[in-house]
Amino acid sequence: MTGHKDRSRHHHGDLRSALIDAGVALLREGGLAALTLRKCAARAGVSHAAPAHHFDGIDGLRAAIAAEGFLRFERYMREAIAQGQQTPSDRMHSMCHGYLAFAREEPALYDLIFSFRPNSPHMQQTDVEAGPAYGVLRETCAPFVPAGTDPRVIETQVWALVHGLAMLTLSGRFGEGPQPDKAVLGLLDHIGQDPAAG
Amino acid sequence: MTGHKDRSRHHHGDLRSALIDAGVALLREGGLAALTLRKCAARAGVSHAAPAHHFDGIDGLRAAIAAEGFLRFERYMREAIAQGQQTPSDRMHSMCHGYLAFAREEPALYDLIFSFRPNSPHMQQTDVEAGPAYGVLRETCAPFVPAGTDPRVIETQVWALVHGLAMLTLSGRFGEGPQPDKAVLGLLDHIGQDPAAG
DNA sequence: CCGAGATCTTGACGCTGTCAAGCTGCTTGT
DNA sequence: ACAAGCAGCTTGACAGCGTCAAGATCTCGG
Repeated sequence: MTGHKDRSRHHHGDLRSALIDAGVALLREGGLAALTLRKCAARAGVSHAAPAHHFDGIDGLRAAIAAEGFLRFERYMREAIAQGQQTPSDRMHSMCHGYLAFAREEPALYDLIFSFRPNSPHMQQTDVEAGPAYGVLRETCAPFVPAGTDPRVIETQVWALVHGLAMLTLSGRFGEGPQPDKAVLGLLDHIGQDPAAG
Repeated sequence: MTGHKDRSRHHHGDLRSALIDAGVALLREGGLAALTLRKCAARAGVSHAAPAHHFDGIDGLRAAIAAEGFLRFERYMREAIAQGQQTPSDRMHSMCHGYLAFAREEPALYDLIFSFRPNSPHMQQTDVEAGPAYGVLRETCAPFVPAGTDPRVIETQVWALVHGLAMLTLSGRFGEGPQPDKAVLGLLDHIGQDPAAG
């Protein structure tokens, strides 16, 4: 029985989740720079040093929030795919639109997810290829992989294109108006057509 | 005559450049987190508050270093293009390899350049489309823009693909071995072949 | 009922960015 | 030639940050 809601108690009950939620909220309100151990603690109603008992410092908290972000990221893409037609091409375009929707609606979380570098000791928690979001990519790309081609080549082409487009969109490249998603992603219709695999 | 080399003087002489150089060195040695106003000042041999008279706070320094990084970025791409064949397709692939070379050899500088968001008041200094590096992209893409298509669609396709590939490479996606640049960038051979412009 | 351990608090440390005030020495008008 | 003005830099202070050590408090097994 750990489900007591009484906040006047010494123990919080589910501080770890509360800290992650607070961190997500801070990210939304103030971007990457607003994500702070002390502010998360204050928002969760605990002392400034409490988070250290649940995460390995600020990098640990960031990794945990990124892991939560990856789950939401995957949800965006899966729901976008489910709502469209089920041909391989339609699924591919739906996935990309889910990808772009997440980047636009949760830009700070998106930033956090892709702000990790390989040498980070917390990288394992957010290891890209092991994450759930990567499974969506792999499944969606599978019908487009020519025989004898490394699937990672196709996956990388799709991922690179949509990730680059998301980044350019977030940088304000196209202003506030309608985005040229369709035109840019039209290149995906040529995927897997060339024996350029090396 | 401002070119006095005597560092025992009260005035530094060219502190602004010295601070930018110090910042680039700090980035190389310790990544984004190592770039600090006070460490730049110490490395340039001045007091901790001296940089404030040349840059508008830490964000101003970061923007100035990013501007310097853009110049080096452009140089990488122009030299790569110059060293290859001069057909439009060869120029395109050479530019991409120059792009990837910069991202791999100057990862921290590359991170800094693309860490800006549109609402930043210092974004003007690093405005993407106004920067010199964008001219290279525009020139190289021009031969591939079909009549009636917005050049930005083609430019965005190329940029997104190579930027996404660079990001995935830096994230350690392909390990330490040879990178699948050629296979991934093979998609560029299909650029501008479709009336998918919207 | 009581001790062990998990959970959280308190207090301190050094580092960071930023600001206000003052000092220094170049530059320029006369 | 000289003094005023001013740009460049220093000094000192402040709050916020991450982190650590030590202690208080709560929960739970025996």
